[in-house]
Amino acid sequence: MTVRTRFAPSPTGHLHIGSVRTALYAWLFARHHGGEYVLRIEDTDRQRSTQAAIDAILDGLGWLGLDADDDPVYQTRRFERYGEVLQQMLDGGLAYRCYCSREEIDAMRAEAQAQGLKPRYDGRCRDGSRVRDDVAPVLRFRNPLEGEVVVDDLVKGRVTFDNAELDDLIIARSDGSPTYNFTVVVDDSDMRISHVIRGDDHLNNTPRQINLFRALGVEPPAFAHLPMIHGSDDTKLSKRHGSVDVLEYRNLGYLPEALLNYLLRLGWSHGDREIFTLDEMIDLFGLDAVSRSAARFDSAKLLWVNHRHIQSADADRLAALLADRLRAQGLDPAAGPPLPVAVEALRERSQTVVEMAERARCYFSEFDEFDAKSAKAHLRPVARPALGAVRETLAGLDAWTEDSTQAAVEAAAESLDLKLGKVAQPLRVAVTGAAASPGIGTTLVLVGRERALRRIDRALAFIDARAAAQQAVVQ
RNA sequence: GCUCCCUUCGUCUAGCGGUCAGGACGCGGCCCUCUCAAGGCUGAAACAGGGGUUCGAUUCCCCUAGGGAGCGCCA
Repeated sequence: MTVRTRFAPSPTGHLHIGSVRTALYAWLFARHHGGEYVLRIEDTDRQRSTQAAIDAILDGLGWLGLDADDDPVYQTRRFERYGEVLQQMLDGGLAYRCYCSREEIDAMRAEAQAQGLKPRYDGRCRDGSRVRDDVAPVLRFRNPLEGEVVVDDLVKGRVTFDNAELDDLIIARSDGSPTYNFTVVVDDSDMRISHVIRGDDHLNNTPRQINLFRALGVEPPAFAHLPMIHGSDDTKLSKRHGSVDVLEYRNLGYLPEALLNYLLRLGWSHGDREIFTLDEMIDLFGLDAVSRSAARFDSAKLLWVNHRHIQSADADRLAALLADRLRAQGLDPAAGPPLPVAVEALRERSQTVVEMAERARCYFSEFDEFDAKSAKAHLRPVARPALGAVRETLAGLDAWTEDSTQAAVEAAAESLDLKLGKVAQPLRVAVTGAAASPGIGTTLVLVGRERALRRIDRALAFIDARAAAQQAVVQ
């Protein structure tokens, strides 16, 4: 059997992080089995569906690289087909017109509730004896009255439902438009979907859909219901737990493969492994290792996974991303060291590309003033001789490389009989404005010779000014 | 209320009858060290509760509790 999976979002907002995991599993399953993965836009709710939401879905999936093997199927373009099947079901006695008013249905439900039963339609129009011409009827599916439906779910295992628990669901509204459970079945059938992989909030819909498939004479696909993702407080994952919009993660400086890696591990495992490349994900993924319980979204771990992927990502690719970030901050990517060089120096200490850009700031533009705390700790009069000495040795350098500058700083320290930190720290604050940066040699190369010497002079002047001010206070 | 699903460290999870219950994130300590990171070592931290089955249950079964989902002319 050819594996064919689908992702079927309804375009009513942004692309939710939880939906992305569902899409990822469906995509990985198809890729793993050399099958196909397709997209279906469930836009039958005209009130809430928007083009902007469709664009956000396409944009998000594109960014993540979850490519489909066919053009997206839009449900709104398939009404003719739905009408055809509806008519066929009516003709074949598989469905019937229901003339109950909403008030009647409400009363029915209330009564069932009162009896301690599940609110459901009682099938009073089933025999066709209640035809009226003053109300537009809905179409209901003639669900089997007895027996049970067994779902051999690939994640949850065997789940059994009594047909007696199911009522005759509406498959077409009074205006003739088809409803969800019906369109899903027609589409999955027409699209020849072999495996329906979706959130477990749909598990309860599955027996109805299976009945519908059978009524239509179609062998139902296999089902795999994935547990949901909850927020850190066990409630539904929402904005309070960080963003739920995937595109926001792009803005935050996450790598798509890192987000995918994190989402994959959230509900699936392969022994003790945490980090996977895209190829490894495809190679190793299987529904059998999907966990059955809901997971909580943990942004701290996502950060760590992203950090790991930043360590192994291609430098040129990161350089391009860094350039974008720099420009977004109003900086000129050409106004500093070569970007791949900056990337190599900063990737180790950056959890996101945004953080990398922040750390890179001082290599691409001037800083307004020295970080107060850093200056207070390191730009003190006692540091003046060290800073002056290291300026001398640096200025006399023929080549401005990591090794040569590093050696120069060490030489200066040695000549004054100081520990390296006594020279490197004031120097670091002088050339970067703050007390944290890559190794001093690397930092000096990143800043560049002219800029470094100029900044050291500025720091020297800063120390002198401070000394003078203190002097004035004393007198 | 009814139906269905779920339950191992704070979090993600390994475990598929016999383990000192393992790993990872986060947190603490130590080491390394020019800072920040990274890295290495290390510590605290879990089988929801109760019954069975079994020589033996985290593992299989039942019940309870807790959590989640569904019960729309939404999807």
